[in-house]
Amino acid sequence: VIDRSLLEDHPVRVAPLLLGWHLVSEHQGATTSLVITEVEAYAHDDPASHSFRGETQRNASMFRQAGTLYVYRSYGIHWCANVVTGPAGHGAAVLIRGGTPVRGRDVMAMRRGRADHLTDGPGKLCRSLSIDGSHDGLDLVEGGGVRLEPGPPPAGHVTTPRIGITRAAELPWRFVALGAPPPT
DNA sequence: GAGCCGATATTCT
DNA sequence: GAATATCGGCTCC
Repeated sequence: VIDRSLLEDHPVRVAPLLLGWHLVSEHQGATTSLVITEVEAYAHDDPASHSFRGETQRNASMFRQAGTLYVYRSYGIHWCANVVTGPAGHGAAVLIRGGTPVRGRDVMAMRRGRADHLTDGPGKLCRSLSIDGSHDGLDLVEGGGVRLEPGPPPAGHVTTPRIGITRAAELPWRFVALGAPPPT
């Protein structure tokens, strides 16, 4: 469904392209999905990227082919999901930071233990979609338990510095869709 | 809503 | 031992 070559470009160009696409999860018979509204690019030569110092056990999937899902543990507690970009061996990815719930909102609320703030943060959306370390390395294009589907682009987007980083903090590599509903 | 803080796995110094 | 691509609970407003 998705042309993988779209993802083989530099993450700064792929990131805004992903706005409006759907991230779909099928887990234990329940389908949950969101429209991607907020992303950040992490390049291979980017001091803020996990891949900057080379391949490790944690970031190995970041060096696989474009369209691979890279899931890492953040602050020892949360899971965060990335779409690998660029040619295999490159080590670049786009972090999915936020979205709008589409399918399975009730399931998301059950998993989160609350009815609001389901997908407005990288750790929260992984919890809502039941994405964890067991999904690291799967292919989002072929479609396993988690897949990407194309969707109409937003009317526009804004670029800002990335959130929560200290190195290369000045780069405007965060992309937020216009018209996204408020994060309640 | 803003500000502080604790939880805690993995990497880095 | 310190830092980290976060979040929720708590205290204040």
